[in-house]
Amino acid sequence: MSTLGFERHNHARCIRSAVDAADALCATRGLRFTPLRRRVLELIWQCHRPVGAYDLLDQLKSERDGAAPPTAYRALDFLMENGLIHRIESLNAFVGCTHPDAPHQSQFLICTSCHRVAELSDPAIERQIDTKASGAGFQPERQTLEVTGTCDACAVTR
Amino acid sequence: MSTLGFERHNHARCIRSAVDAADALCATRGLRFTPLRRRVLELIWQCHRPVGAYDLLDQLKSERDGAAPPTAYRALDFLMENGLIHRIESLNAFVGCTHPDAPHQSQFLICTSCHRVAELSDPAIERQIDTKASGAGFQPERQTLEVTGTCDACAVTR
DNA sequence: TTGACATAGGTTATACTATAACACTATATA
DNA sequence: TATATAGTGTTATAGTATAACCTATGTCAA
Ligand SMILES: [Zn+2]
Ligand SMILES: [Zn+2]
Ligand SMILES: [Zn+2]
Ligand SMILES: [Zn+2]
Repeated sequence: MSTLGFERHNHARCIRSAVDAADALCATRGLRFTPLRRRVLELIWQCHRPVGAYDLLDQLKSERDGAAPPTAYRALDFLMENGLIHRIESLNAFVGCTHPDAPHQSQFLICTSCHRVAELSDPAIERQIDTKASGAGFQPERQTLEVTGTCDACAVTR
Repeated sequence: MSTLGFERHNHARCIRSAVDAADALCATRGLRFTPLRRRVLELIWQCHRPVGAYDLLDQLKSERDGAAPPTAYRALDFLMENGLIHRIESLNAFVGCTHPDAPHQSQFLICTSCHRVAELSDPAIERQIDTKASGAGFQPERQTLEVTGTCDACAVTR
């Protein structure tokens, strides 16, 4: 079995289901899932690697006139605020959320060899961190957990 | 009791003990704790808030001629490589390590109100994350855990 | 229907963060 | 002292993010 589980998967379906889920979610919440926001989400889902804002912007520039940094960042802000993507802090890059329906903290395994990223979402870890913080008199709001290392596919190849 | 424990503490002693510890550590490991590196560590310890590289650089510029970004970044790199400071990824800023002797992962509570930061270093959390990652076939190397929220001092004040 | 308001996006400029590359100096050690 | 290595000076540039102001579009009440 593979960590990140990217071998042999139908990635076109991957993208489509992410966008469909976003569509449904925005409809439910009364959010405007505009063509730009939809397109940015699609671009982020092109692969399971984090995408930099300026990589994204290069794509956008080739598709629409006058795309500039705010074009990308505003869409990214919208997608993040609504839990459709996550920001990988240690990489200054963005990745699609695999389960935007349920609220959860940011937990990632990041392979330093192939640069692919897997989202964890382990509620037990989330709770333990929360408990620890509260026990220290701190009111936790947001958790960011990023683990770098080697995914099993890359470990085998070595 | 206060989360971050910053009320009524002798901060001058705080700085001195951090620098002394670094001195000892470098001596033990045969590292060159140069005047620049020492000064940068002192500047980072001026407060318990993360310090940006360019804030640091502004200080350095006022103290030595020709200080430029590499002046700051090289010292920061040295201090990070040797566990004397940590980088707070979500803030692009740096903070002194409270126990550079023992190897450990990066775990922080970050108050969004007063911007002070407390280092956790909870081995149980470290282990749980490690176990989870390994269980997924991933070989973890580095963990970054950043929890934002409100420290108790700020919670009271509200 | 229309006007007032709010949201989204266009456009230009700028701020903030980090590294590349090469020259020169200090230190270690043989 | 000769040699190698590590540290720093210096200049330039790359990469990331936001401010500010304007225009277009959608929403909704009068
Ligand atoms: Zn997610
Ligand atoms: Zn990999
Ligand atoms: Zn530490
Ligand atoms: Zn606080």
